[in-house]
Amino acid sequence: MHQSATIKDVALKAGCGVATVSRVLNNTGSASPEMRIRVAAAVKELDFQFSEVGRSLQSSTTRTIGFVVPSIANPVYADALQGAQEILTCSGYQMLLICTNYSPESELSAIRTLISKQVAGIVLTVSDAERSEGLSIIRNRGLPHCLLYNNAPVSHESWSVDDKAAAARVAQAFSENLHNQTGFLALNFNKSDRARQRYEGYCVGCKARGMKKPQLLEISEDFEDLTMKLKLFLSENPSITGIFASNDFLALAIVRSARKLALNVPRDLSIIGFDGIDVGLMVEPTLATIVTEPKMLGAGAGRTVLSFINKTEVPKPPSADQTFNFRAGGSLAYLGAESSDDGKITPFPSSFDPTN
Amino acid sequence: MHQSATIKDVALKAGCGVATVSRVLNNTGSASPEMRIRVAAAVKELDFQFSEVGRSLQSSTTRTIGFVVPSIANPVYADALQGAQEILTCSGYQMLLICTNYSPESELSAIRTLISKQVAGIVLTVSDAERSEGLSIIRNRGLPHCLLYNNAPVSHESWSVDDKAAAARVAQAFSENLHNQTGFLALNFNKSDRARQRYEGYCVGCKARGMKKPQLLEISEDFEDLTMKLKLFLSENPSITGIFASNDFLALAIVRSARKLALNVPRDLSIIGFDGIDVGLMVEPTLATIVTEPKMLGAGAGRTVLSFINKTEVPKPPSADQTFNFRAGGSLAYLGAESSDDGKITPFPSSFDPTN
DNA sequence: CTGAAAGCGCTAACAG
DNA sequence: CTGTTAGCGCTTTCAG
Repeated sequence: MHQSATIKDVALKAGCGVATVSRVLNNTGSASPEMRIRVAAAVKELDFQFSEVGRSLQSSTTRTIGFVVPSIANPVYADALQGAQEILTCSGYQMLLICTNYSPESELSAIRTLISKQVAGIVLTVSDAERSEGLSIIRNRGLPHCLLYNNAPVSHESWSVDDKAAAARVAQAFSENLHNQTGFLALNFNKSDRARQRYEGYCVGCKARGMKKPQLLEISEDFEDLTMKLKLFLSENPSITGIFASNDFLALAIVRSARKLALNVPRDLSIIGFDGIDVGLMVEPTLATIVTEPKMLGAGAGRTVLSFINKTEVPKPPSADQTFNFRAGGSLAYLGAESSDDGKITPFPSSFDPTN
Repeated sequence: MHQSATIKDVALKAGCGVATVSRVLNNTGSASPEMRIRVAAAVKELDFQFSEVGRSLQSSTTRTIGFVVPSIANPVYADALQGAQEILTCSGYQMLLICTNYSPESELSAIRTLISKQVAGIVLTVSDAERSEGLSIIRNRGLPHCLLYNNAPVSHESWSVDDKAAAARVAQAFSENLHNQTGFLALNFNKSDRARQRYEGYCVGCKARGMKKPQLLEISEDFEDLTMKLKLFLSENPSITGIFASNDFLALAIVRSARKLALNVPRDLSIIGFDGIDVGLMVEPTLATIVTEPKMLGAGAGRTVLSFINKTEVPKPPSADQTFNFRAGGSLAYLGAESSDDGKITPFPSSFDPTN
């Protein structure tokens, strides 16, 4: 129930000035062995610890890195944060975390809050990197920062998946399996430039391979009526044979919806996801998807910010084509075989299992 | 690239004292309308924001709540944090997050760090609530705090699953399906009192129902050789018909291992998990498990700490038997039918789907 | 209604 | 080698 001891208390108990205590404890400047002992004793007796607040005020910096992500319930961000966390901990930094819940408005206030708390740097995922007001504030202040899962505009560091290229790779996969007309499923399309970039890259990829322009199937906040939406969507676009979902959760959800509509995945409808979460390997059929490495990206973004702070060499993010991998899976069917077949033929071994 | 404006700058520009600026901006004490206007103008012009560090030093508190959890990659904690996050945000608090990576040693240093940063309160999951040194420090300081996923010793608030009762419920489920000899699978058994409590409750439950004492199958850090371990385990305990995994990830992993050993789940081996993560419903067969509500628990713990801080009424955690639910699933077989049967009979509708 | 000044815990000159 | 002191940004008496 007692208040924390301050440096003054220590000085008093050790019978010296506060400067001496500071010098001894920080190992800055010299002190007699005897003094050191007395200070150490006083510290032990009082269970003294520096107040980081006092320190921060004086040094006008904190050992805290701010993080702004849409949601921590999404394993992609959770894993990225875990990766960053490990890096920070090693360097003695802590993580101040704010979630925006995919609301662009709260982005700005989150950033303002972090700035007022004097974070030493910021790692952030924004809704629209091109015109994020928060991002310009950060840049104007010269605050060390790094984007995460945003393809960076000039003069911003970023650790991210090359969404366009990855989406084009999905188009390639569909094309190689002779799909011609496909759909693109997105949640909160307008609130995520990831989704928009994936759509854009996918359209380009489809065009390049002579496929039809993909139809957009957009759903809102909750998955509520996904099954109904899918039904409507397929009846409006009867020639669709596959759907590219902009993340694995959506992909799994759409698989379930397809089942409810008595559609066989992949025979009646092929699905490809994005992210590569582990679960995709546990479901049946396994999910064809783009595999990314959230933990590595989070760690990279963390290291980048730290390197800005410490003025050490800035780590290089992986080159664009190294940020993702296509993983084959049972949810993607090859349309070359006759439909009298069981429809489960895939051009890749669906038993492929990287975790083993 | 410019430094933040301070209250002094504002006072200077507004042509008044700093006290006036403080009074106007905080709406504490009176000020003439004209003064208010001048201050407002200066604030806008300078894009002024209070430094929380200065404020914290003076008020010796922060609008920050510290969180200590084992890992953020585990969706149980990620969801709990998401729940807490939403509560904090509403009240204008931020989350300072530290992960211990299941290392009891880093628990203490995490808590020390949070204290030195003057957090207003702490939500934490510790390795052993009965003898956590960090926890006693927190209590001695009278720091507002709440345990999460730890069954609380006296004089600590806690939002947690009643692990013992839930584990006993699992014993009941096995018993009702005529299983007699089962195993208990745990990861890092010695580092988690959750796992230990579940084991204890499970043993009690089994005994109460006349089942044999469950055998312990313990694995280390990585899942590496789970399949080998399982093989050995089953050959040493040939009469085992079911395994209770102390969390759903382990349950899914053990299902896969069983498959690799050419065992049919649930016919040759039934599995029950713990946590109730969504994925359990997406796999085939669906996972029988204990369903918990991580988000609710996290939000509750957050609300509890806030209520301590604000000296408002402390929210009551759900009563012990309300903290979990058993969910039937295809991974649990009824052993009453002849083995000539397909073995897929379950006493509960496995199509049960709470998300729908 | 307003401003000057003290002080929160700490570090860094600067004297001694 | 050591102590005194100013000052980081803010709030809060206390006078005026």
